[in-house]
Amino acid sequence: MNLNIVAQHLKLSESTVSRALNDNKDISEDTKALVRKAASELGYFPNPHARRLASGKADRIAYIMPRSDGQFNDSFVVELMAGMSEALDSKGWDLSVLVPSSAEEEIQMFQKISRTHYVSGLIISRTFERDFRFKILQELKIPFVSHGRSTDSAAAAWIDVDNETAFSDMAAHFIALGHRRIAHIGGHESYNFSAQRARGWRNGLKQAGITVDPDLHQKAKLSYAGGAVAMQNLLMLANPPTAVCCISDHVAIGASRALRAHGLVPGREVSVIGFDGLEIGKWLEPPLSTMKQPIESTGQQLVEIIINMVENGDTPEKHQKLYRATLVRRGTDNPPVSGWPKRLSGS
Amino acid sequence: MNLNIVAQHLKLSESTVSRALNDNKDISEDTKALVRKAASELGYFPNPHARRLASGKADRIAYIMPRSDGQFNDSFVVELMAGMSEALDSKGWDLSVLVPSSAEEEIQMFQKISRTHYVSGLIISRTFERDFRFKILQELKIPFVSHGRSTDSAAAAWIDVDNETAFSDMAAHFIALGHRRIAHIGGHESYNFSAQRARGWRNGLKQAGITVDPDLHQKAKLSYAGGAVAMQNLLMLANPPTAVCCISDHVAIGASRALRAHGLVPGREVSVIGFDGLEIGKWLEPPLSTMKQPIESTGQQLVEIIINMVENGDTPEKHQKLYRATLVRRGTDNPPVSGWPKRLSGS
DNA sequence: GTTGACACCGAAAGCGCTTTCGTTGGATAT
DNA sequence: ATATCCAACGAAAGCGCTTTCGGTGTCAAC
Repeated sequence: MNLNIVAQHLKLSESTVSRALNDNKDISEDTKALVRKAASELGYFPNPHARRLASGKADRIAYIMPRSDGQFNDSFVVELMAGMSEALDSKGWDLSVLVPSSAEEEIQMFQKISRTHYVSGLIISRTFERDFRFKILQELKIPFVSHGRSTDSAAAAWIDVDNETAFSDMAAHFIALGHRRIAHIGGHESYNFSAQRARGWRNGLKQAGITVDPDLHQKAKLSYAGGAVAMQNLLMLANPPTAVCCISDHVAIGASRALRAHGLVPGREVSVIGFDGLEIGKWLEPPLSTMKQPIESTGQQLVEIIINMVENGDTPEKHQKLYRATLVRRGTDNPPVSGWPKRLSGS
Repeated sequence: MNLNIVAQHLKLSESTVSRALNDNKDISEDTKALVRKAASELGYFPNPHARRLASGKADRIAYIMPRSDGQFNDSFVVELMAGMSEALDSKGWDLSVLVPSSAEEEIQMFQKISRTHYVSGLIISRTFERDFRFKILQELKIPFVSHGRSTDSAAAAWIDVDNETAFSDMAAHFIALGHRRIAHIGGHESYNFSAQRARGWRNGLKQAGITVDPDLHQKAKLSYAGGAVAMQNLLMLANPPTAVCCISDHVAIGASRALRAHGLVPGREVSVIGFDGLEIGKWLEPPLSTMKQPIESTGQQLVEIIINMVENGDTPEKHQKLYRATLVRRGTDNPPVSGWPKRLSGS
């Protein structure tokens, strides 16, 4: 079942049938209708490999999926991909996933893509503060959009949350509740979002005239365990915090567990706010307060951007979008209580 | 940069170069080495579309990704895909993801694949008790492997956990601890694993001579909220359970929250065991007991199976593998306490 | 010397599309 | 009447590979 058969069946040339199915303007509406009818009756689907070989277009985007290292929020990835797939389907494109196991392998993948043109565009995520990929992809002239910025992303297309504002908002919220000793559990600042969130927290304090105590800035692994360790460190301080801005909900959950281990309750002696707006937070005891970023449509937007760049030649700079995260108050952000902090170290 | 260029550069024919790169036995080792060297120096990658068009092989497998509806365990999916990708990369194959938004769309995808051969094999998951997909894929002669069984999977390839044994083990464990009123929060039994787990629970009770009380079998949505509602129902019973076998960790977490809402503590008045072995369970208060299924290598195994079927013509029946889940005792499985159950309804 | 077997390589025909270029016929302008 | 233009379609040349078929040269066997 190929073009030739359909053409013979209609007593038309392959060219005409091809054009009719591609909605070419050289074909009259009448024959277009005829062709489409015949094609669907015969159950004809064009062979994508032939089509791609002939046209030189790939009609495929690839998503560089971050390795599942327990460091990150995985449900986020699934939601993202579902959104992408949906948007791509409607265009007849398809989605490949690439899971590089190292930076070298990732670069090799890029080179292969650049040479073979077997994908038309790329979506990357988990950007680093200084991210070599931006330069490489630009040099290789591969159209791409990034979920997250970088210092090198000025000339690139990206979608991102305003991490800095989110965390200065978070700090301001704690201050408004009456807190003064406000800690931050962040991640390694090679990740760009990590650096941004730390900066936001710092600025939030400064704007209220609070000098930032470097002891209150913990750099943790972005996992439950990392959060627990960091909170443990904070509690061992001579003067522990009364509130903690956590870089992620996962970290906040680990931190909460460390509080419990000391007989403290999240949101009572020590207030905690996470980041991501994970569903699980609602079901904890007490429910976890968090900053929610709108991710529902992010996947769709990413593919729409990349398609526009590929098909219409949009410049990357045209597509830079910053989202604002919103505070979701649940149970772990409250005013400070009396009788705390008391010295725990040595206990 | 294509075969022709490489051939000219080496003063060889395209045929020879092609064969050399494909490790064909008609080519001497000397020239193979020469060709490979030249290819890598020139930075040559074969055009996959041309290759696939000419050979008729797709060298690609597609994974039908379940829609992210909050019903299921998403981190599982990511881990699965990472495993798949790794195993595929080593073979030079690639991975497409398909996210059908309805059963009709899924069937259309199958038909398109069958017609165009643009993927060589399929991986499906989330099987239903009676799963129409098995018959369709067999009729369309699409090689596929399923993550999960079905009543229709006798002649298919699959990997699955032994759900039935897992849940009879779970029930037996509760019985050994001294429990007699043991409930089950399951899911809709159109899902095969759901039916199997309910059956396992029932058998576990029967084997100990306990008659199963239909009131103790709750059918919930597979979400936090579903678990909470189901537990609420159980607590309203005239004679509530002292232990609950939950179909998933998510459901168990929701159920735990419902207990808290009544001032009860999971693992004290009412013991709870979940299923999946989710990392988050460790960080709850108290840590959630669960049955862990080995998923680390499942993704890799799935692709190895499908590749064997595609390349070596293995029969599907040859690849059917049942895993056993293992109990992970954390904090929510304990002997029954005195003073419970007491009547809550009306409170 | 002839035959066969074998190792190694080349010519050429596709795979199923897209796309350039050309052709046809009819409508319109001159 | 001729020239011009446009709408609608066909012929044919690729896209970059794989693979069939055949050809050459060498070596052992009879």
